[in-house]
Amino acid sequence: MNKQPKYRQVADALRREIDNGTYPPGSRLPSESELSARFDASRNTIRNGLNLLVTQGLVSSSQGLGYEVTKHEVFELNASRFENLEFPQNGDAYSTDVTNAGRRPHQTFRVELTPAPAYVAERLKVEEGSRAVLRFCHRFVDDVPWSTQATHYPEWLVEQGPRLTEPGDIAEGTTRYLASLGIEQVGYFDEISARMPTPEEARLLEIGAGVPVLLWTRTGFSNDRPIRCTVTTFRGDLNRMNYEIGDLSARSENEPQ
Amino acid sequence: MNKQPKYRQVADALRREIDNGTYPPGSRLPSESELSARFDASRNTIRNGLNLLVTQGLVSSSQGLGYEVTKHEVFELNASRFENLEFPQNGDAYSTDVTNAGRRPHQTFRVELTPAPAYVAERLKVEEGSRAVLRFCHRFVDDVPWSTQATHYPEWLVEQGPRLTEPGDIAEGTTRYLASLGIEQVGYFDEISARMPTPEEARLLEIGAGVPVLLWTRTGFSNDRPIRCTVTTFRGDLNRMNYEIGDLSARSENEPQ
DNA sequence: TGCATCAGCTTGTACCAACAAGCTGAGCAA
DNA sequence: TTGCTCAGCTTGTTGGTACAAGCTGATGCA
Repeated sequence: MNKQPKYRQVADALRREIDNGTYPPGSRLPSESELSARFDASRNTIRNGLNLLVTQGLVSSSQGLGYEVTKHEVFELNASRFENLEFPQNGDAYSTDVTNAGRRPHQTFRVELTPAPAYVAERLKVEEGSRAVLRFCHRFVDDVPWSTQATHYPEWLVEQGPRLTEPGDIAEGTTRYLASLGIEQVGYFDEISARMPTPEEARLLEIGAGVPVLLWTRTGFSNDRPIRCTVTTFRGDLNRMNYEIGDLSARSENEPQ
Repeated sequence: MNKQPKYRQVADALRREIDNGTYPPGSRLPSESELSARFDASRNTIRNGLNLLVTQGLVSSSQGLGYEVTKHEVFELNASRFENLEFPQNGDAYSTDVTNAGRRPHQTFRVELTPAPAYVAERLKVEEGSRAVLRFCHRFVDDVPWSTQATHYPEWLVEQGPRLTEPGDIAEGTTRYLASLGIEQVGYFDEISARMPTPEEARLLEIGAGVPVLLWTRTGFSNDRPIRCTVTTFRGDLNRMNYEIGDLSARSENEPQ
């Protein structure tokens, strides 16, 4: 009958109770010692079971406090609207979206000249290790880390648009700035994948165990070649990316709210 | 100096050695007892460290065999090309893509009439729990589970397209079938998110610890209302979704291969 | 030769013990 | 009242032990 190992039974029982509302999001689970008594198992076995739930992102633990059922509030990102001249990118769409949602945006910004990593060089069609401008952005919503965004521009582009290396923000947006120089972004290629965060990503995004990152790579093209490559990392549990394709007039009709 | 707990030092050291090629993808790590000797730590501590790497998706373990460095082979999905009348969906694009990649596609298929889940009902603009046709697809590549796809059609649509409830495949594709009835899909709305798999998903996709799922929801619209909602789950480590937006003629120029 | 068995490796499960470290509220002191 | 300390809760870390269970290659029998 009871072929499942005990720590798995513990995890399954707790998961059911989380699902059926016995422990709603934000509430605390019983302590390890209480669970130990309830399931007649050692503390180690209980910890094994709880650890399963943690790595699945259902609960989080903190020393001294206990285990808490996680609650997410998903943030919507409209990826197909981001980039055109009406709505230039580079923080504008982000700040607007966040403010409209009644949240407070905040970002730190950094510019450097670095060798292009292989992944980026491939997409920009330049030599691996050749120089590129990196504009790096670390974004927060209500002071919670939200995403990191690293945009690389190939070196040949800098000769035409020297302001790309300026340390500050480009007020009108980089897309619009480049367009004013006759370099227009006429299309882009998006790649989306998911994986567990590297320690570096976990640090920047303050991600605990059991939360994957969404990786979004956007390569922008002018008429004749790639002009930038943006790699954005999001907390997977707090973000959802949206694409609108074709005629969606039926979607907004009678939309509640 | 050495503030990091020992099990973390073990994980970090092994991660570095994986990154720098000491243990390339597919190779085996030393056994727990060997590592125990090397790091002068108990087996429990070593297991704690290894468990970190497992939940981060860097290595996988199996009883009797040991720990193996994972290797992924990413599969590209062109999401913006999937759905139009030239390339109808429902397995066609999947089979074509997989065959073109020199792999062997295989899928199981199921049709049922069920109450629409809340998530789907919201998108189809029907009452939660009202009946809907579910066409469910479990897809494999070279006999490895690849994705599950659940498409819901609202009940009112079935009255116009009764073949939707047929248990078998619809040869010409559902999109084309519906178009032949005058119900044309003129646009769609995509939502993409990532999270850790539920036990059910882990079972269907044979996902081990440390691998997230990519969730792809596509809602298709006719001129006046939503006509279907497709939820696809992928192994996050084996798939990458692509979107092409705008003019990308520059992308394919001089493309190798 | 061919096949079954088993020793000896591996990880998995389960228990015990002890102390470190973080948090909270009670209670005392200024 | 305000602020500090500390007892007593929580989880985190590390050590130990024992046996179960899966895999592989060597051994030896038919």
